Amino acid sequence: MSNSSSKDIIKPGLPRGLRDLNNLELKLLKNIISKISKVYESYGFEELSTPAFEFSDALGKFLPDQDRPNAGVFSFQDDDEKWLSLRYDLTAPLARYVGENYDKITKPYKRFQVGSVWRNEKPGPGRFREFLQLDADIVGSDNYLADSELIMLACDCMRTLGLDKNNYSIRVSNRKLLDSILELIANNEQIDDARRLIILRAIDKLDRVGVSGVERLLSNGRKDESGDFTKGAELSKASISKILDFLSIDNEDRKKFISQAGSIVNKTVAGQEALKELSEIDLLLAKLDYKEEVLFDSSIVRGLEYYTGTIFEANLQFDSSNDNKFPVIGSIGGGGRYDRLISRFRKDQIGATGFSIGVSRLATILQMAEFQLGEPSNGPVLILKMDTEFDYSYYQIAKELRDEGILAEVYVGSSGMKAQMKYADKKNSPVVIIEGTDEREKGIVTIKNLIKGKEISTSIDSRESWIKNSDIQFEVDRDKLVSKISKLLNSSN
RNA sequence: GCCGCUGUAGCUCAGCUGGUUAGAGCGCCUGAUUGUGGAUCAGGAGGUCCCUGGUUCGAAUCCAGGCAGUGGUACCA
Repeated sequence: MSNSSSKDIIKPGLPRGLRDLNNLELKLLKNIISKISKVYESYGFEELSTPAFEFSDALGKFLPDQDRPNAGVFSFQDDDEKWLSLRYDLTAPLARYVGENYDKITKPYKRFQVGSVWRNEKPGPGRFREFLQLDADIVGSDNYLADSELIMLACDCMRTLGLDKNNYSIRVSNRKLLDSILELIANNEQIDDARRLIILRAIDKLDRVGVSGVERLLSNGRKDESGDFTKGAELSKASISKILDFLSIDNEDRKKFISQAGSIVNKTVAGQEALKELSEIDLLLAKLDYKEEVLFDSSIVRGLEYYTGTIFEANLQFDSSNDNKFPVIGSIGGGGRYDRLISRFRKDQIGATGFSIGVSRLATILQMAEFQLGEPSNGPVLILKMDTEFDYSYYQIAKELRDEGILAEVYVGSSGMKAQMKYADKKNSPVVIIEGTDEREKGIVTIKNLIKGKEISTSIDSRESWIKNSDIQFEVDRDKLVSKISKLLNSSN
């Protein structure tokens, strides 16, 4: 508690992309997590928790960027010099867990997990270096049911948050469709890994840069609005038009999508498989009332490295009536089939498919859209501290209220009554209880209804009439206090 | 990583063709109201003008370099 000279004072602050979460923000996150977890559980997913960091080689490295091999993941060395990394998603730890416990697990294994993950990247709007993910994965099923189930699950998660079909969409594609297109192009020109990445990334950017932007990325390159230049794939005109044809497939209607895509990719085995899988999903979903919110979309690419079949992502859209400065934020969740990931730990191939919701990003978007997830809750009832010799009496009141399940606190500061009222106001207390000398002599307490007071405050001009308003402030016998308060709180809800 | 913009009070920002004591609104604190949240009125606290160096008699203001934030882009397992 000594006074330090100004040189000793540390400037408080956090590294970029990290943040504190206050009571309100945590409430929102917890609310989202509990609602979605319930949906996951209702589908028979079992919860798993794994550590925040593991051996780097177990987490694997799927970062294709050769220029900066250390970017992306936070890593450090153990005392035996083994490299450890903070997890960057929940799927890699799952693969390790399954590889380690394969014989004990009931297959197909349906697991859900919630936890923070860390990525060492430049943060942006809705994008942090520490954020929450909420994953559901199915390991040990290689048929379309598992993929379809995750798509239905994604829809149900959006529905349970109160979002409707106009607010969200699930866009589905299949890695084999893209493989097929690349195969078709490879007839005309050499497609190596580097070129393949550039092409896939260009396709992925359709919604951001538009058709002409994709065209530029496939040919010479594109300059963005800040003047920065991205090198293109330098494909031939014929190849580019083939890709653009593929991207112009009708994605408003799943049946149309399948027939139009068929005419492009039918000549390849991969294409035929993709169409079969998409058709199966379509048939099942259509029968179960998952219709216009689930779309097939040829521009969906997802992560570049490990997906092998069905891929999908969840997007939110809100009327931008409240503004024009709504920054572009990517999808709030996504997933797909990754049949090869677990084979890093085992010799046999195990089918797996998963879905991940970016809870932090979802919460950010809901906040920006001013979307309400249920009623805002009240703070605790405040018992004012009037006379020190009766402190015990205030705690008796608090205890009686808590025993009834009512949130209650005694003011623990040293300020006067006015400051205490302000405190109650700021903590969103519904009610204040005053037991001063006057009240105690009469065996009563004064109750002040802050919610009602707030409603009336705009229309009232004199301080006197505000305080004396009997709706806002009234007396009640001390022994009827608890029942009165609980009646008051129930009626205000 | 690349390109742009910004950095002045707790917050939002004004001031910037260099000139003495750096401002506003909101918020915060105190009082009018000795026991009452709002409104009103009157007071008050709060600043290394991001940092370092340069130009100058003189820099919040001009220049250079850093750092931080932000937007776009790249990457995003």
